[in-house]
Amino acid sequence: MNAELLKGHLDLLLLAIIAERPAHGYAIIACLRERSAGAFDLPEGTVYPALHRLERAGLLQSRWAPGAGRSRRIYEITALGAEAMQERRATWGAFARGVQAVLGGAL
Amino acid sequence: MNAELLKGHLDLLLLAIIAERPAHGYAIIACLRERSAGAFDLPEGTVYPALHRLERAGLLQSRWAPGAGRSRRIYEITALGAEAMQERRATWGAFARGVQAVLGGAL
DNA sequence: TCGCTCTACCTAGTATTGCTATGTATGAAC
DNA sequence: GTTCATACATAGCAATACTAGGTAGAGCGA
Repeated sequence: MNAELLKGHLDLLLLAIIAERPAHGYAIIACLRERSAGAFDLPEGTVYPALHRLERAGLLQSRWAPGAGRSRRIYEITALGAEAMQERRATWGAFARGVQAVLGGAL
Repeated sequence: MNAELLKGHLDLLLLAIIAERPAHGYAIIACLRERSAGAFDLPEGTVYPALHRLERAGLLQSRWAPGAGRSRRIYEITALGAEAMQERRATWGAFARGVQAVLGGAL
């Protein structure tokens, strides 16, 4: 999967996963890989900065939790984040319909 | 429509439109706006550089044609471009399915 | 014990790419 | 003769995903 394709859409994916259930970064990466059947196999350098960005924006909040090995940072969605996710879902729908409309016309 | 969403997907849209029928930049912009029902109302500073990039990459070729007013630069797709378009269509499909799979799991 | 692997986190720097702003040019309309 | 629509172009900006590298704990096999 090309690098640029994801731009602007990553936030929605992260918000959607975390909205369903609070999770830590590594688990989110695994979840994305599994759900997309390998299509989204994102490097850590992509996901961690994005999570930090979303937290700074107030869409997520995090807490540290001790784990079996190293401590984990658990992210959960905020009220603001839930709102933003709904907006981004709608935007994704409009975007995908737009692309289909352009491609469909070119069949 | 947010700026970043389009990243990486613009090439496919341009290739698809030009593959259907050779066209000049301004007409492509109008076509995108119409087909997407206003969702893709792209500024010229987005489209022209993208067309130049695609031509440099050998996916498009252009010729100047005199028009009613100012001369137009007509782009058409190359064999390489047609191949690239098929690939990018498939990639778009995989991407869209991937997003749906992630979002669907979070319903 | 040493190295390897898996989990788990982090960040500096890079590259790509779409957008803003601005400029040029033609012709029609008012 | 100014404005508008058509039509092209580019320099600089901003956003963001990725590369590459680092830290750290725990288990496993030679």
